[in-house]
Amino acid sequence: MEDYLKAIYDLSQVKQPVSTTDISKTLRIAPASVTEMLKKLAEKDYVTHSLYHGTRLTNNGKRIAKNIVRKHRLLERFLHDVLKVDKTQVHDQACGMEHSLTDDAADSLCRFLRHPDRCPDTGEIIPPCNLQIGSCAECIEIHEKGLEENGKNVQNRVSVANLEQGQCSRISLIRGGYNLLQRLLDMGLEPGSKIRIVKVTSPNGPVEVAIGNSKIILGKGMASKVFVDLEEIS
Amino acid sequence: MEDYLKAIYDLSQVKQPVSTTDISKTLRIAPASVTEMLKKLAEKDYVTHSLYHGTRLTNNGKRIAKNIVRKHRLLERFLHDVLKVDKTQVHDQACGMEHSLTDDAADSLCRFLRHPDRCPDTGEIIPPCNLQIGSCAECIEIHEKGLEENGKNVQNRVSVANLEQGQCSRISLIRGGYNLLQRLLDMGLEPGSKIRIVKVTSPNGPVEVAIGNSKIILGKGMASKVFVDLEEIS
DNA sequence: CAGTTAATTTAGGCACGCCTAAAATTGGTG
DNA sequence: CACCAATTTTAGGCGTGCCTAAATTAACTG
Repeated sequence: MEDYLKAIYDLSQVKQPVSTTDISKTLRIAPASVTEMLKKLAEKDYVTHSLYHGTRLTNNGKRIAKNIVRKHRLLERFLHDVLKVDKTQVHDQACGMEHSLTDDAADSLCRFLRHPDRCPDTGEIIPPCNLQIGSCAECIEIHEKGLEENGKNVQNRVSVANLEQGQCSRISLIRGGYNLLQRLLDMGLEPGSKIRIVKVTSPNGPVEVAIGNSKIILGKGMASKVFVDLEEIS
Repeated sequence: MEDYLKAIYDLSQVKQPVSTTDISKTLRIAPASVTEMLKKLAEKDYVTHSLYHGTRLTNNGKRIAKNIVRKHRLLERFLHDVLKVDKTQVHDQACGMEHSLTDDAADSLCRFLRHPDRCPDTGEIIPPCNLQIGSCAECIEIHEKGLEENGKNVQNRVSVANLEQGQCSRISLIRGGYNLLQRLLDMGLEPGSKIRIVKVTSPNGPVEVAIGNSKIILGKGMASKVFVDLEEIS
């Protein structure tokens, strides 16, 4: 089931309503079986599925999909960087393990790997954690002090780089090392503050955002490290 | 299926023919289902199962069981030592992941953890790898030189500590750091050489062994780090 | 050694995720 | 606008691993 959500998530990055055939091809499962499973996923409110017209993840489904993709990619980094597993095998091995890694273990792994944000080879973005924290620095701090802040989770985060012109939300996480965090803080970007997307020049170019009364231009790299709350977007 | 083999392996450390009920309790599966599965395992020659009289692992099954137990315990060490996963959760999390960790990844993990030989909490012994090597030092060496020695596997190793008086075999692996290896080499214990168990004083005491013409007394700790080939025991 | 109890196995069923073959829908195209 | 091809869905089945209830066997006890 998680495999389906992951596949739909990956495919929806390319084309929006995801077709049954495409899922069938990615998972190497007969189209009929895909339809069947889509119904079950729709019942659980993970996807919407209008017959003959493809499927889309609900916010709920997106959260789960991101979570599993996050585990997958953290594992890829671990297998690649630490265990030096052969490159051709990294993906498959991560696929096998992603479902049994618990959230807590994934977050520990994230800290151990020093909160990486991209896959080793492909450079794809690793979805951020759902911990109730504003920055990676905070995550490390909390764990060094041995405070257990489990249980409190944020709903669903999206990178500023994925927002569209005009959208507003609240900053939920700034991901990266202390230097990056400091630089963004100096510019006025702070976890919790309201942010509005003023202008998106090109799909891969910089983004102009407004915080309070000031406007700032964020490069794609920076924008991809600032996350807002999906539920609060307006 | 691996779960069954693991359970049977663990239970057979305590009492030899393993009863259906005991397996049923460990796995929390109805006794009827256990019987059913034991039949399938017997067909594949992983266990012998004489109706109403319990089951035993075949050498074949033992190999597989050890392999999965090895993965489980390496994962426990990793989760405990590296990810600092909560102690109460280490076991369960390892259970979830042990089946999807490939052999190669497990061996890498073993090197990364510096060939540990025991579990974090319980101190149970981690079964050794099946790599065609004589010592952990060799394992590291081979990998530092980037030589790929995959494919060649040793059949099934047993610790000298588990042998009985009078049994003979060939040393297959000396596990541990360079110091231990050197000490054992100095005493004449060398991977490949013939070894005979002269005397076992008590189940947890030292073991007297013969190598060529000399006799040596090994403490339990040392004995548990010297492995011989199960298939060559006579 | 017959009777009782506990352990084990057999029989019959169920849920789940997959399959193939057939039917239905969609979206172009002549 | 009717038809064709591609896509998608429905229907019906299958294997696997589990379950419960009933039958069998083992083991103990008077």
